[in-house]
Amino acid sequence: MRPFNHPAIESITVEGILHALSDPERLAIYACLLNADAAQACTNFQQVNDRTVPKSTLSQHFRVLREAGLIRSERQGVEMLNTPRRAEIDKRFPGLLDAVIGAYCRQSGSAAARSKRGRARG
Amino acid sequence: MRPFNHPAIESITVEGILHALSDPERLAIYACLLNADAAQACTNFQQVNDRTVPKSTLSQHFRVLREAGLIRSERQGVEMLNTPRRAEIDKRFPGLLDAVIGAYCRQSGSAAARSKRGRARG
DNA sequence: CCCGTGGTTCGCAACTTATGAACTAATGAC
DNA sequence: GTCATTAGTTCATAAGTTGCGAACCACGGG
Repeated sequence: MRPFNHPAIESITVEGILHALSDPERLAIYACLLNADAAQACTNFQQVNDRTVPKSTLSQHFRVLREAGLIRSERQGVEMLNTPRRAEIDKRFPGLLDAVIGAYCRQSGSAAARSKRGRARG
Repeated sequence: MRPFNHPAIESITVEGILHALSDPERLAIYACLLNADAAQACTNFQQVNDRTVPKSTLSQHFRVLREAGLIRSERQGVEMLNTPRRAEIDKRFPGLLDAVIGAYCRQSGSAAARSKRGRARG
């Protein structure tokens, strides 16, 4: 099954990217991947948004990200290492990833702030 | 049924926006709405991406856009007039709409160019 | 070889989406 | 007022997608 087929850069679509990132877990995972400075194995995401994600589900999430062209996955020993295809996508759709991730950070940043204030008050 | 409930700006989510715009027809419709300089009725979109969209489907598309917070719909006489909630969204998620629509234009621009070249050659 | 770890695939239940048919709402003609 | 027309919503259901446990596959080590 292995050598995954990653889509060629020119067949990556905006709709595909938006769909892949419209799932809260995938968006959280991708934000994390973009933020990381090394490739990440799936295992590192068994916990997402305070929820334990079953591994079959995680595997699907990575498949969707891969097929949307958002990441590149390579087996390294027993693990699957995932890296965002950032430079390629930035070239094809300049500013798209920045804007999406920026919006996501804004949103989750303010949510975190709200619940922090809530705890402090309560 | 009418006075639609549009979500408050602070309850609009990135995921919701991405989901709404991850459908090719909705993305095309929304790009058009942003581009128009007046509110548009649903009827103006019975033809999208070279396909005739059934009106029940169109109605759903507009509902999804509305519930994602992307548009505001108001009945004007016999029509429903739709306007993008651009300023509000730009404030909450600066650059997001620009990036998405920019990417969409890039993509459909180059697709159009390709098929034009194709016709010219053939 | 077998075992453990990390992922994928299968199969099915639960959910979502698309769309024709039936309905509602506003407007205009009479 | 009624009737017709136009614009859009809702309902029902068929088709498609997603989530996830169970079973499976692949690599590395003993």
